[in-house]
Amino acid sequence: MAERRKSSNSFGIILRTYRQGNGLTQEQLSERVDVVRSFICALENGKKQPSLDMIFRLASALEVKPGELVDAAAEKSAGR
Amino acid sequence: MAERRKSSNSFGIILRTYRQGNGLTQEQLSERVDVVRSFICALENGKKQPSLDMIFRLASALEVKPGELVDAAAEKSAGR
DNA sequence: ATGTAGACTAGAGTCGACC
DNA sequence: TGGTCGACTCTAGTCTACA
Repeated sequence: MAERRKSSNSFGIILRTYRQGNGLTQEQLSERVDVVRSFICALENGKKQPSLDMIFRLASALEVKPGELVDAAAEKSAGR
Repeated sequence: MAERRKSSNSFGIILRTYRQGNGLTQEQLSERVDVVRSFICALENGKKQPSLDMIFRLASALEVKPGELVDAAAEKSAGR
């Protein structure tokens, strides 16, 4: 261990960007996605990583294709 | 509830398709992705769902963009 | 409106074995 | 080669509450 998961949070940044782009608060998003608000917060701040299911629900709530979220996160972490 | 896992496995089908498209066995893929083979098997058969991290690693091993895997799975489950 | 934290349950992912 | 099983660990995701 000691290997702290850096996991370079890129998804969280993307998530926040899209959420704000939709003019939603964390609470509003959490209702649409049907998760607790504190979890959205944890995702955005890179404390947790989403599962596939969560990605689908988030994308749906943000009205984008799930692949768009994923690729945006991938490209961001790629240093792009 | 009684609503046991439906999770309609679409990702697993996509994964298998892409893996075979690359002419890889489950074992070869598991080595590239650095997971145990039994887990690849579980993913393909819808026993488990992948995390975001896993999606990235699988996409990388299959030489496609992660969003491609995700969207392919999403469209399949959409019944489209 | 957001961040964090503790305590909890479900499921991701490991490892090895057997069919 | 691929599928499954059991027992294990770690973390996604819940809920509540406080700054």
